[in-house]
Amino acid sequence: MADAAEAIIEREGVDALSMRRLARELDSSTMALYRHVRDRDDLLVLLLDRLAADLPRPPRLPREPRKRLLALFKVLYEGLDQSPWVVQVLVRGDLMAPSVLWLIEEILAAFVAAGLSVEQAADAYLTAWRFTVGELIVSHSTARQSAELDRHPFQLELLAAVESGELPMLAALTDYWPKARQRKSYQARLAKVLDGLLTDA
Amino acid sequence: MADAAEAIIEREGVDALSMRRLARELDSSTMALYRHVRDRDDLLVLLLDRLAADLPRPPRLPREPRKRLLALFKVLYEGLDQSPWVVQVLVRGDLMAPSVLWLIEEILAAFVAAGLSVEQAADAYLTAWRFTVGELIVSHSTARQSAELDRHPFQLELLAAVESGELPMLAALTDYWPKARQRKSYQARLAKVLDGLLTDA
DNA sequence: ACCTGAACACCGTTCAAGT
DNA sequence: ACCTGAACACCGTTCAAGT
Repeated sequence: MADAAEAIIEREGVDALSMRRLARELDSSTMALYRHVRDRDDLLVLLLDRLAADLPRPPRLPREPRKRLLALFKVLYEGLDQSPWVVQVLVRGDLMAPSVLWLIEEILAAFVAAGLSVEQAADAYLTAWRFTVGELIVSHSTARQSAELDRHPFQLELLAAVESGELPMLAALTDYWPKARQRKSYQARLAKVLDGLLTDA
Repeated sequence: MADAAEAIIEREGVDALSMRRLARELDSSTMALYRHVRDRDDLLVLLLDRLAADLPRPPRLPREPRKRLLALFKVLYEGLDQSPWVVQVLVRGDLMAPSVLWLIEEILAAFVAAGLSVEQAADAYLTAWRFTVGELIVSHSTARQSAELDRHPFQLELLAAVESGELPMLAALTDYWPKARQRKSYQARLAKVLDGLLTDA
């Protein structure tokens, strides 16, 4: 079941995955699916878990805590970034499957190795995770917008039309802005966030 | 129209807002709505713009750049946090309405006042904004989960069941974890992020 | 125990037809 | 020009009935 569901999503996006459609694909009745999942949301969470289970465990990691954290979050970000639909699922529930516990453990340990207390490490993890979620959300929504170019390149129009009088900063950034938001520099931005989190360690 | 739409959302959530439903509420035909908006997504973006327009412009702000940034992001976060549905809309498009330009301008100016170049300020804004989006997403999804308590307190169960053998950090945090994720400390976490962003200023 | 089909109560959007 | 209603092609989920 999950394989078929994944195939539909991969080909046509999350919105195309419906109980009826999935059942058709499987030549089963729609209601038979409800033996395996509570409802559609449950199905989506199941798929997220599978994706999380496939996150590659890097064979060896940098020993230096900061570099180690960068590498670990890279696994998380890149694994989730590949499948645009995760974003829609993340909105309705946290990522917390048995299969990612090792990663969280590693991240916490690295924060502690960097000098934080266990509680500080937990807070730091939450902060960096939330930042990562934001990155995923925003990068996918801008990707989606460039895809449907007929619709709203509105935002960039808006910024381009800014008068330098009242909004000098935005006016100065008219050229830089589109570049900055397109650029995929999760890694670089995360580094800055980590700087803050490790500051008074 | 927008008022009626907002009322529906406020009372029954975004999912309850449909074109047909809104038309019924307005005693108009469903299709008449399509004179005002391109489609349902367009309607949602329109509502987000209105909410953004209502963000209060604080009469006076701290002069010190770091404190100023905290105050400005507070406006943003709290304004958006009040209406749980914004999250679903943010996923399908950035927040970039004419009515928030003043805020972005102020934030950029504050970063520059803190010693960043204009381009660095743009990057810093993007980082802090993405972090803020992540905070909004995660805090609402955990709120939603506590609401439907019958479903998945799964995640906490999962963590509580952790064996101290393989996952010592997670085991040590069993008690702290639920507290940490419930606690609404956007402000404190943002402060850490800003530390990182302002570091080599 | 497990599965089914019909039914309920909805959707967004197109488009020809009316005023 | 503006609005309408019917129609198309869907949804998730309940529940009584079948094997």
